[in-house]
Amino acid sequence: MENHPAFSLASSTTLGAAPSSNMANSNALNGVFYNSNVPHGFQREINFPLAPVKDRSLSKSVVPMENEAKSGKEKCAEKKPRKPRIAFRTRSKVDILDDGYRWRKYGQKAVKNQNFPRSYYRCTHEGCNVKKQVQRQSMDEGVVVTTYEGMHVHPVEKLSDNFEQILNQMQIYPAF
DNA sequence: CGCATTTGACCGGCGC
DNA sequence: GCGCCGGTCAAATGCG
Repeated sequence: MENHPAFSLASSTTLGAAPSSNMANSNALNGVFYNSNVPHGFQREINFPLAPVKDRSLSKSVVPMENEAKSGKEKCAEKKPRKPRIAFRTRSKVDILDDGYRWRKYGQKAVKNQNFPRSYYRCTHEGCNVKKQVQRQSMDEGVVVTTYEGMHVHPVEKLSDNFEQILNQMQIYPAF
């Protein structure tokens, strides 16, 4: 784990903050996902209609990207590798989806709109600041929404199944 | 003994 | 200016 030189560092380095507007988006997306319904009775389904390229300014200070993005005026042009967010819905009996990486749960919060709490996971690999959020649908206990943030900078420790392949693709998609 | 998980509190931003 | 919401961290506990 990273020591604590200053949580400000971790805060700004890892992730500025989660815009509330995104939350609303998530909700809407969730609705879309749900509307999609499940045509086939497959065990797992992956969807990632989320915008792959999001102009998210990751400056030392968190700025409301909503207004900036809308206005189209950006003053920061530093090295900010964007913050890709991949959300995909999976149909699983359990919340813990082992994708081959080691995750450490660092928090859990209950969402107001839902009756189920959301779990926050982080990759335990050193230097790998990949984060993952797992949330269960209140209407469908079998639907688990997983949101990945960042990209792994290390190989998979364990090869579970082809699911890993999909994850691998997911990494490449936002990477470009 | 070491590590992962758990729970509560705190922080920061945004909205009203 | 205050309140609310979501996110993160930190310390303690449990389990392997």
